[in-house]
Amino acid sequence: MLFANTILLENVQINLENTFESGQCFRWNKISEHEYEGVCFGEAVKINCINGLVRIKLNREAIQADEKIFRNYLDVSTNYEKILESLSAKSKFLKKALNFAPGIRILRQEPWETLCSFIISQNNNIKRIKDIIERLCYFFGKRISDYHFAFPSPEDLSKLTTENLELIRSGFRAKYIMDAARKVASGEVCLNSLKDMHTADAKLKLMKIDGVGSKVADCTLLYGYNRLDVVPKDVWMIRAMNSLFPNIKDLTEIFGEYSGIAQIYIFNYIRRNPWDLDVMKI
DNA sequence: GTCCAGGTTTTTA
DNA sequence: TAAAAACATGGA
Repeated sequence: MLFANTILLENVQINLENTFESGQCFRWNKISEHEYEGVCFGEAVKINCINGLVRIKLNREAIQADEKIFRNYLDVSTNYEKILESLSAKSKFLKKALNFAPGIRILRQEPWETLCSFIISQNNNIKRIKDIIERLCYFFGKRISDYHFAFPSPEDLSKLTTENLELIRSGFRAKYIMDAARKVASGEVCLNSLKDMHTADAKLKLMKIDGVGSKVADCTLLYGYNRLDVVPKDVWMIRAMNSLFPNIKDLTEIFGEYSGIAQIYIFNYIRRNPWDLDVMKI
């Protein structure tokens, strides 16, 4: 549904705060009680949601195609109510995590931005990840407004040197960003073609990039390619697995094809209630 | 000054 | 093969 510069999406089961603060994305910022501001698809966007009614405001007249883009971004056609019901039936802890922070959806983010963001995320904290990404956009992305900058394309970045990237203070990750930009821009790692590949093959391809290991590849697949069965194993998930499911090797043994969704609820809960792990330890 | 952060690579035993 | 150490930066 369209209204001037606003796109309306009705009956979307989403909690914007829980979704945007879940650690899957880095460019959304809260500007008021129910409203977030960010940059995606190269445009400045404001979004709010009250009682399942999502309003997406652009800096220009919205057209029909925009609605499709944002329906896809929020993945509104996936029935989270049904999935979450089935996941929480399989684990009491998941039910608890869902109750603690409901309405998290896995966004369908742009693959390059996702890959690049999670390369930056390694051995780093979320605040600094966000800061580095903003500097990357500020210095090397297209200017959209006084305050907004698009995420730079791999082609743009591939023309730079590691030294040029010192401006963003990403530390040892700069060489990894450059390797990713070069390999993606040259087509050596064709992000578009990953869409048609089996998850395991796509993961191997991503790991051809220097600085992309198992975890960064998994984040890219889950958040950039909507492979909902993929479970990124970061320090928090490893701690959680050891406490909650000590005799399980892989979350898919419990949660199956939607394990990635289970993962983000568990990750979010543990990160915000770290003391719970000590309580649960025997 | 020390430790740690949504890891990965390199070095060492 | 497995376990340490190194890697930049900034906040606690």
